[in-house]
Amino acid sequence: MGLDIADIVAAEPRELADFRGRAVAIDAYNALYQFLSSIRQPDGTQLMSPEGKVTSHLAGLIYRNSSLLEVGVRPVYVFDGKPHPLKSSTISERRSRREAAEVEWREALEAGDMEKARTKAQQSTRLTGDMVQESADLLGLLGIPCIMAPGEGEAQASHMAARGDVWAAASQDYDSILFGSPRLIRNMTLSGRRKVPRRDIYVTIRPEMIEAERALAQLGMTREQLVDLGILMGTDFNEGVRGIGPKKGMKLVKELGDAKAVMAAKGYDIPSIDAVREIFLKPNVTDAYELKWKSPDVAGIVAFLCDRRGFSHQRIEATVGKIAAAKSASAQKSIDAWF
DNA sequence: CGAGTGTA
DNA sequence: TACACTCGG
Repeated sequence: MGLDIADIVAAEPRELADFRGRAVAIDAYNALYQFLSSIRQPDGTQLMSPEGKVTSHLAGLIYRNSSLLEVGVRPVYVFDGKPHPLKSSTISERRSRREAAEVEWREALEAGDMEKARTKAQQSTRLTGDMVQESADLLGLLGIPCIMAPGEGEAQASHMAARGDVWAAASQDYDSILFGSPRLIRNMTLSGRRKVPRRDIYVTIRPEMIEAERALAQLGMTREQLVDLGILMGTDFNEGVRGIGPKKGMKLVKELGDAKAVMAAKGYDIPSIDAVREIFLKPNVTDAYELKWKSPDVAGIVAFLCDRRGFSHQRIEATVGKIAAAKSASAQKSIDAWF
């Protein structure tokens, strides 16, 4: 999923506190998928309310945003709008992979292979319209602004960062750099050790930042050339050339100047190249949004999460209490009058 | 994923 | 205090 250029761009390690006072546009679908896929029991079952509704995304959102607000980060969530027609084959491929994974999940469970069951369960992760709606509802109760993008959420988040309305875009995918965000934050979470699946080792996950200008200078490429590299490697909107990865693709684009020259020289054919270039370089975005953070609606959060979804009163009250405490602390320190 | 707890 | 591990819904 998304462009994988981790091997060729350097990401700088950061701590969450480095982003204190910054507004950050978070790719909502990316975050929700991450919660839905990873907040699971060892056999792969998601957290659920007594009525059987999945709650993993809500658990992820409340705890993640509590730590963001506590350190003074101002999150904005940007949801995907209408997918581009060129994305349809990616979308149907993802659906069939999810369906296959769901079958393999059941099989692994029957075989008693819990490791495999969990992995397959994670690959079967689905994000429903209902989950999106209640995520937006919870963010509203937290006083966090939500924006509906006309097209790709990542494009809209990048546009807001490019305009300076937010300081950075946050996503696990690198596409924000292609969409023109000056900064990309990955792993926007408190640093912590996590067990790597299948292996008996732990790694420390910490936030990292990619600065577009620095990354492009380091690569010796323009943004247009990076978009062309993405197109050669394959994006959500085109298939890419077999055998072209970040290393070989970068070498060719730099030698020959752009993807069309590479295609001509090597006899590659990517019919949609002009349309895909336009998706990244002239993205479908809007300026019609308002960023306004409000105090959390404590009673509303408790009513929703505890009374309607079975969350523990004790946990939720403690979590929301931390947000309120951080709010008054930041007001005292005059970091910013953003509530 | 992130909070909380047990252990040294 | 530091970190491994379990539980949450």
